[in-house]
Amino acid sequence: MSGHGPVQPGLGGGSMEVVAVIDFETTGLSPGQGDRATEVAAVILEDGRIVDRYQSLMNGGVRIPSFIESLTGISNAMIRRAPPAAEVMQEVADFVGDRPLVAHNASFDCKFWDAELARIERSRQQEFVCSLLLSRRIFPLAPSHKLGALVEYANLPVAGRYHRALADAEMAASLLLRLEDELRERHEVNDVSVQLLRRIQRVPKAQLTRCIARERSR
DNA sequence: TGCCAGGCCCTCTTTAGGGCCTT
Repeated sequence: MSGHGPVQPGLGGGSMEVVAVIDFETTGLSPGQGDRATEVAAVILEDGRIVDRYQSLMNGGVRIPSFIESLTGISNAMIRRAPPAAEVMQEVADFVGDRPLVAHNASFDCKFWDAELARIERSRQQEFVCSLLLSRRIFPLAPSHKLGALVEYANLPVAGRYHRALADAEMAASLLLRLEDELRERHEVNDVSVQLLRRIQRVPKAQLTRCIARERSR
């Protein structure tokens, strides 16, 4: 299945430049070990709202291990009927365009994004923002920084079944909006830009307050 | 035969080890 859905009300209170929040389901953890994407989703965040969405299963011709079938609910039979991975990656890359990308544990999604794009002889132009790294800094007291645990901790809506691409992308989008709200309210940062988020996710935890203070004095 | 990711982050650290997080 692929397609664009209706506009939904957002959760955030402010605005940032437009970003695309993405999520992959895959056959395993490493494209370098032969793992392939089985599903991808992207949602466009604009003015604190999800304004567009893309989701598709994708057939990379690799068998899904049974424990991952159980984890995601995506079966080998579903993938056999899915469009080719190359076709889906062309669509999703066109869908997100050159917008900055956001993912929960972005190092994982970035690996698969780059590997699947390389197979269709395309390359990523934009940077990733990582909601996991941001959460570790902005919600240091959360008992866990798994996406599901953060959704519960921040009292965010559960968008659907965990470990399905669109639900996870929507929940990561909600989480990003909540993190932006925290920066505005708790640290009195008026302009939460992608550039600021990338600085925060890289700064050592102990220097977060100093980093934000510098940002506010700009 | 046996093994198989990798970046981040903390601490009993930095000449290292191990947990977290993604599927």
